[in-house]
Amino acid sequence: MKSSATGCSVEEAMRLLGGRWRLLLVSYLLDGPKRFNDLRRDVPGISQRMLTLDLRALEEAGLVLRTVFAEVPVKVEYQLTEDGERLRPVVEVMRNFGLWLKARSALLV
Amino acid sequence: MKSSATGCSVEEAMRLLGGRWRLLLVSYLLDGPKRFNDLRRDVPGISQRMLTLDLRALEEAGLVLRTVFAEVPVKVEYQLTEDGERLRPVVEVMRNFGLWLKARSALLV
DNA sequence: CAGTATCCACAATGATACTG
DNA sequence: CAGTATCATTGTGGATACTG
Repeated sequence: MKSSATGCSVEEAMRLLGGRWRLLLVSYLLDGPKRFNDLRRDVPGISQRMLTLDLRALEEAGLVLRTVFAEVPVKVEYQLTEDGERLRPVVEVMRNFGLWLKARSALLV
Repeated sequence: MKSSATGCSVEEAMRLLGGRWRLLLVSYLLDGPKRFNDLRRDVPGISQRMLTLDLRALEEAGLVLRTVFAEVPVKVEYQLTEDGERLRPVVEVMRNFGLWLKARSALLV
């Protein structure tokens, strides 16, 4: 995304979390540490490429910690940092709104 | 955006609100009805085109009401619907997270 | 005033194949 | 297992000009 024009905090937050998958990934990480392929299973439809890119972005933002275990085959774990835990209310409010959206559209069908 | 792959409510919500401007527009509409050019002023950097497109999307989702006043020159007001008011907690939690983000990055500079 | 229309740039995402 | 590399496609946003 482009850089922020207004400097508004809502805009800043959406720049970081606005993509299609990021908040969704975070929502699964709220349950605890996950491996790369765990997340692939949790989020069917995401490509390996996007999973990597978005995890890296969250890592760079200090919200996710990536741990590599020197085993064979290699094992990599992703977990929220203490900072990343701050996203819990964001995910919850977004989930609630999404649930309401779905419930509403179910009424219209 | 593509249609939802997981059907997850977080994903559904982000599909509707995920763009660069939508939640930002909603945050201004939380203050009360606004005219087209009011919103242009509130959100410097948005193009007329995107303002129109995003307002239409929010209108179609039933979150925003568009009212045209038959005056000369014509006056159009946008306001949140009762459903749109449900976004208040979403905006607030996102704003808080954005504020925290900015505060944190200020520490690092 | 509040838009449309047209054209364009680039960011985001995806598909597929390959690898330490 | 957990990625990279490459290429293609779509989506998002912008510039400019025009209009009822």
